[in-house]
Amino acid sequence: MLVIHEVSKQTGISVRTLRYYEEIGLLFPTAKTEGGHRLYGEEELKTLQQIVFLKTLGFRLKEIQPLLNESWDWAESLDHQLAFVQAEQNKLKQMESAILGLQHALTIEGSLNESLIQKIIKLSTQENGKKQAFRQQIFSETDLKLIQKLPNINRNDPHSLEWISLLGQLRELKESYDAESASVQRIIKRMMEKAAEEYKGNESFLEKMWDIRKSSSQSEQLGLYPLAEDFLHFIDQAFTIYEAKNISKGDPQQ
Amino acid sequence: MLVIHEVSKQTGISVRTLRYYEEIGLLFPTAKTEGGHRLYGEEELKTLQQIVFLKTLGFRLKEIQPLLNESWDWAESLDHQLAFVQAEQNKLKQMESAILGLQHALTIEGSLNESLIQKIIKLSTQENGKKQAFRQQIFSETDLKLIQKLPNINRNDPHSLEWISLLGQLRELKESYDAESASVQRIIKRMMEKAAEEYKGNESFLEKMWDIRKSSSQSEQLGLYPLAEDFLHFIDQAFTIYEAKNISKGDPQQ
DNA sequence: CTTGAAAGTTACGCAACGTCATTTTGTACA
DNA sequence: TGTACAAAATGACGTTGCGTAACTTTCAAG
Repeated sequence: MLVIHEVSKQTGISVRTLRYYEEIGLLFPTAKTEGGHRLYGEEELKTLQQIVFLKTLGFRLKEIQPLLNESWDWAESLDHQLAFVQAEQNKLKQMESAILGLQHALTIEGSLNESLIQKIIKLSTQENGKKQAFRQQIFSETDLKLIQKLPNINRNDPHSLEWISLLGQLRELKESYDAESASVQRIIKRMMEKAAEEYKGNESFLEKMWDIRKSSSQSEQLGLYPLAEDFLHFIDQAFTIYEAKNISKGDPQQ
Repeated sequence: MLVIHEVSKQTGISVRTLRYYEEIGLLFPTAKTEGGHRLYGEEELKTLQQIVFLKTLGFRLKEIQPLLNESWDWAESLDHQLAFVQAEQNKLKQMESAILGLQHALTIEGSLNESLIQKIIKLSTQENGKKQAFRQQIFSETDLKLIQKLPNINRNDPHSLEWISLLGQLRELKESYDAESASVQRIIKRMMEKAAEEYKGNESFLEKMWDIRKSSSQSEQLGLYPLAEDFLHFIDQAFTIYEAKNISKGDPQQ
């Protein structure tokens, strides 16, 4: 027979919790002294372990109560609990990607003003149905697969991260440099290389995407992160300059 | 100016919630009528949207309060929240695998008695340190990789599932049939085929594992699901019979 | 001016304890 | 046997984000 403090030390369960479990009828002490001190036996310790274990499965105390009872439909409880836990995981995944989205938007924009938050809210509350319809209307099946691999502000994969950081750097440079400056052109070069690598053999898809990118209304329908008009213009300008130089260098005969 | 019911309809937020947000100082109505009825303007609707959005990121109301304030360290809040959300996901993943473990134990054993629960508790509360030490002591590096791919009661992959279901069927058959019966031998055959497929070229590893399996103390140290001694004996017997038949058939000259 | 709908204000309930504050009990030692 | 001190007991409030009564007051239409 152990006194409550001993049980607490052995199991790591707080004294308060043990008293609470008695209060809600989940675990009664084996006996009490005349003065009312609780005493716990071996059997109760086992039950306590079961309770703790079932809590690690995410069951609530009220659900644990019947489970302790011999002869209960464990199968159903477990199915139910599994479904619950998986649903919670999905919620958390959504939260995670939304947080990543905000963080990356912050990287791209440099600071977070109110209108940006409104933009993100709009993005995230957009119904999926509409996006789907728009996609299927504009793109071929092979294109649809490529869309899945586009860099996405809600993700954390290396490709997305690099695009995001490149955009962030461009936005910084735009403050002090022109589109033809060496710093800007270095970023553009990296972007071109990256695009060429990732979409080798799908150049037409790339062009189509860039056209959509430049139209903010179309971008919105696709659910792309909304870049400011002037920023897009800046990038387009820089691209044009880059290509002009590149053609004259790479193809000097013409 | 919208009256509270209108706001509720437009946003989906309950009237109670709007009043609660005022109560905790999160969102005040733009104005009130003489009689005390709340009136909300455009600005407040936007703020409300922000609140709702931030809730979808998993922030608590008290954390949202400062975020609504212009000029706040969003970056830190987001980092913190992301870490929190990821930690929660890990907890849920652990719950999920523990639940799967119980479900599969149920499949193998047919019913869940008290001692089984105790076994599972023991399994799940085993410290990882000890397992690691035991593994490294017994197995080579290449073996250690193979161990990761062993069927595991806490997982849900097709291989684990088939092994579990085969064991469950064997346990059922054991009630009414002998080790040499055709039904039992069919299961054993499937097990042999499966093992041969999955561990082709690693037969020595397979044998080592089966030896460990047959010793309940060693199995325990490795963290394998504890099968009853007599059940293991039954399986071993069935294996022996299978192999005897197989050798005489497959190699008739000897 | 009446009336019915909608708004308002308390206030309790939930989950699982943590954290005081205050009172008793148990036990070791003089 | 008295005392003192640790440990136990009880009671009650706090936490989070509302849902849900119960009861009263305001508003707008007729």
